[in-house]
Amino acid sequence: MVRGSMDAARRSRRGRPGHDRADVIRAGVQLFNEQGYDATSVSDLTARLGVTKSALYHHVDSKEQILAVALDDALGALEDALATALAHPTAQARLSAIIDGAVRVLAERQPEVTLLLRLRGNSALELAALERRRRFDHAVTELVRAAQEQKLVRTDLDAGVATRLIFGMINSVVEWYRPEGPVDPRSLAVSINAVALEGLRPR
Amino acid sequence: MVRGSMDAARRSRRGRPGHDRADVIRAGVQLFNEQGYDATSVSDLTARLGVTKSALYHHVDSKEQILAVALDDALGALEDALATALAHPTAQARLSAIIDGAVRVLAERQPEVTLLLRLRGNSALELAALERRRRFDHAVTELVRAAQEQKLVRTDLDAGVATRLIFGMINSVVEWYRPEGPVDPRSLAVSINAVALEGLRPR
DNA sequence: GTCTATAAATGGATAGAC
DNA sequence: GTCTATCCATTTATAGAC
Repeated sequence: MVRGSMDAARRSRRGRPGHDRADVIRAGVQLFNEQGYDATSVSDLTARLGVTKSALYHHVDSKEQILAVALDDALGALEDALATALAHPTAQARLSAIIDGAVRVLAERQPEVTLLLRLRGNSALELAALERRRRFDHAVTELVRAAQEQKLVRTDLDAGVATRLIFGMINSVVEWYRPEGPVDPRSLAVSINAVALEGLRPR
Repeated sequence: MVRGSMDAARRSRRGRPGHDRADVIRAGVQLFNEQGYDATSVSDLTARLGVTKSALYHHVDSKEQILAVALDDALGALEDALATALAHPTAQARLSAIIDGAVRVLAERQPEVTLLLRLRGNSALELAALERRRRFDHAVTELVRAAQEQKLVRTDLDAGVATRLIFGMINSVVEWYRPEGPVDPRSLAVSINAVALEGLRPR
């Protein structure tokens, strides 16, 4: 077990929390999402964890490293979902699969993906992540374009615009979806696929 | 003319830029959108305007005041669009009108609305703006619910989820729409209305 | 309307002890 | 793995001259 490697006895010992790197990154990502990366100071993070700055810097090299780990996690998951979708035999199946896969990734890795979607490109790290995301977006646009050519998607719309609208809908999920809430990820994926392809009006 | 009140002769005078309050707010909003509010320092803003901090503080009370003016602008425009939509006679017309109106506001007041959509609630000001936005969202959800009751909108979906999905699509416009670009606001509103109600699949 | 100079606080990060 | 103490850059904002 690589993450959360501390055993139960150690974790429950009174007095010293005894955090590990995974704890720090988890708490950091959560706080970055609540307040925004730039609005979150290292002091905010140490206050939440109940440790000093020195303790925190024992586990991570920098505030930015926490962001880097989270972004790599999110991008890796999205790229995996794309690879899975591309393995399907038809354009129709590939399109449905990437919508489904993206919704699942957003629901399952919500904190990390949320950070990715809010990037502004304020550092070399952020710019590199945005470039990697752009490559993902382009690949999805090609899926939509292929579906259009087979008349599976309306052609009165630019493929780029169509993709942005679908993913606008999908990505908005990170802003309101709660894992403990009444909507489960599977039925959410079904709903989004239905609304994206068939619209809100009853057929 | 309330905004940009300086006359041409004054504005073109060499040496001193001679900014007014509207200039400062415009530049601030633009910079907040490029880098994020928290990532933008007052020095960043003075650098862009080519003035010192003291000159800037002559025009505005604080960095936060710039945000306050922009948020009030965005919320006011959205509330106006809602009032206009509510004046329509049928549930169908009201639903189409609010989608149309929201897209138009997003396109026409993109910078201000973008700031609104990215708020995290990090201050009393931000919390108040989020609360005002929440009231707008609730009113729109009621429009969708009414349309559902008349079977104008599919009923296999919660009204709240449906609203979030439509507005996820609409709101994503601020992330990619460019006024100078190939897509004009009117055709964008038509496209979004079509995709939201009828979906991507050709009928 | 803009400047220089500066205050007062907070930012990210480190040294070295336990 | 965590602590106290500290460094130094940067932050928002102000005083007072021109």
